[in-house]
Amino acid sequence: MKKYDNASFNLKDVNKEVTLYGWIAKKRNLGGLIFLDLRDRSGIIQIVVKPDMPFYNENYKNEMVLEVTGKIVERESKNPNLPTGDIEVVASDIVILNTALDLPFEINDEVNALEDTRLKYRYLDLRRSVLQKNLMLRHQVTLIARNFLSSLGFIEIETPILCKSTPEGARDYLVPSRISKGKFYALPQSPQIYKQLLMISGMEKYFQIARCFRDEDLRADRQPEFTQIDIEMSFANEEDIFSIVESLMKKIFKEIKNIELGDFPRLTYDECMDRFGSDKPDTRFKMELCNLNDIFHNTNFTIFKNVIDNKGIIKAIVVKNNANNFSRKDIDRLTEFVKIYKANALAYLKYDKEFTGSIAKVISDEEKEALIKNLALEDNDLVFIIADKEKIVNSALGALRIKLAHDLGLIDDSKYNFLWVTDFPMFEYSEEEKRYIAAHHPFTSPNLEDIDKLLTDKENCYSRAYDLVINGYELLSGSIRIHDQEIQNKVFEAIGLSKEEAKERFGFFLEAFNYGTPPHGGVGIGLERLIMILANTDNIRDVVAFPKTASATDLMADAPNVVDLAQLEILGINTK
RNA sequence: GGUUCCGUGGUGUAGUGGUUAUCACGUCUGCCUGUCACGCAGAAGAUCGCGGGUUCAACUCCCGUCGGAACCGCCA
Repeated sequence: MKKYDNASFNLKDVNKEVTLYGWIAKKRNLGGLIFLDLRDRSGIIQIVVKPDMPFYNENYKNEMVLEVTGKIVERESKNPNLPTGDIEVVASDIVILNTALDLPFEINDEVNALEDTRLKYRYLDLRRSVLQKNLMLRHQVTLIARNFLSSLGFIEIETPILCKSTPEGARDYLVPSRISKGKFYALPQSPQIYKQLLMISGMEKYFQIARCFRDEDLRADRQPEFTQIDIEMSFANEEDIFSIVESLMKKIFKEIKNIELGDFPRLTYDECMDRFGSDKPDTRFKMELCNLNDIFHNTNFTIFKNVIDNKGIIKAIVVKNNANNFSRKDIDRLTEFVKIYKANALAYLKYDKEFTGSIAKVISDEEKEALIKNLALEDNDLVFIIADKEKIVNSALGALRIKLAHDLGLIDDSKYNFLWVTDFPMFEYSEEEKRYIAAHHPFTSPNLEDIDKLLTDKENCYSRAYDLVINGYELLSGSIRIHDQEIQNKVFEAIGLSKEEAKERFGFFLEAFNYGTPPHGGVGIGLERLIMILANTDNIRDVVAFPKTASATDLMADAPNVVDLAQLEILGINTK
């Protein structure tokens, strides 16, 4: 067995006889002397091959696998850039365990190959220490979570991967049943129903490092299969759950980053949208959105007037002390940028004693005074204004806020800003389905004071759902669940799910409710996003061993693929 | 479903209508006993993703297609 980590040696180990294993990361043949960098997952150690050794004339190639026996000695010339730079191993024996073809790309930490090439040879890409470190980090975090939750009395329980399809929410991945031809299992979007059933079972505190599947389009931070640290507990309210999650995060950040996290601030969803235009705001910088409806409620500027008359909204963000850095061309580009979010236009004002900019001539002196006062404008400030439907203003200006902060370098990378977002709306209107749907999921408890409004005033119903946001990422989602059949039925009614449909989809679950369901709630923590934050990457594929591309394919294994007709026949599937 | 960008030796790139298709790394050969981005000298290696079109002429322009990336929609 391999006994040593190659990078674990230093001057204290001089004169030790060791047998090391690893891959040739680099060969330097000086003619009468060969240096080999022997890499294992811990790092690199230099091997010296002297010309009088019988194995000197071997044709050493990069990525060959070696067994090297030799003595650790102090180097004649040291390399301060290497942890093992003070020492080297003088080889007394080298066994070539395996050789390697020329590689499709070089293995080093400066990423040179494009991602599709790297994904095709993922096993080689995973030889890079950055990716190895990310996987080890992931291991550490799940281990901390397991130990922590276990120490608090949470039991890890596995729930099924072959589930019943419940087409509320994300699209399911479906698996055909061979035995019940024409029928399908669904892979779980989350273990939601099972973990709630475990609460009904009396398990009290459950967790699972759970693989989840969603057949939706991907993003830089989304994979079709991903992992949640899934937690559920009975007899708990929001404070209990927040407290456990905060302790877990504090423990993880302390052990991984040696960072003491402070208090976790909280905002309601409405306040969050109002101030940041987003339900997952990056709070590492200010530049908050400011509502200008009051200033312009009597305006003569027709565009703004029309927006207000049509129940729209006018909001601004202020870029401090930067007006002179934005050319007309820059602002045109930003106008194009907000159009992605359906905003029709981006108005701007530069302030320097007086106003210039796109709407400077069409707004009144009173309005200008009010802007200076409300936005606390100082010389060289730049104001961006979007007037449109509320949803559009928030998403466009919220996105612009993030973009400007990135472009202007306003974000302190060393910060980890957590934020609880609470009191989410209970329902949202689906344009596609022309009905209200559950904003979180249909088992989320409404706020107690909103129960009477469930059927009559859906717009103003709020729920006991919460998210934990970090640096602009939604790290987890959770809620206190409904444990009362009557309220559950009301919620189904509110989202237009008839008794029959509800019974068809969730019958077993609803039935279970009748046998003594404790109050309960929980969260699902997005493990990949947490690791991304800790590993300081914005690409989810950097923290997944074998990720899929943006079109949900595996370039290495070539999945999904066409299968034999015979296989389909067994399943009773006709692809025509 | 939509928008934008990308595709050139093994890898990463330069190349905006006529080039011997650029450079670096890697590979191969020779030389080299203290390198660590080793050095020096030389060599091989590219149907410019694929198909069609425009043109006297296409890596370059146009259309389609395939693959990749980011984003919008979507993601209870």
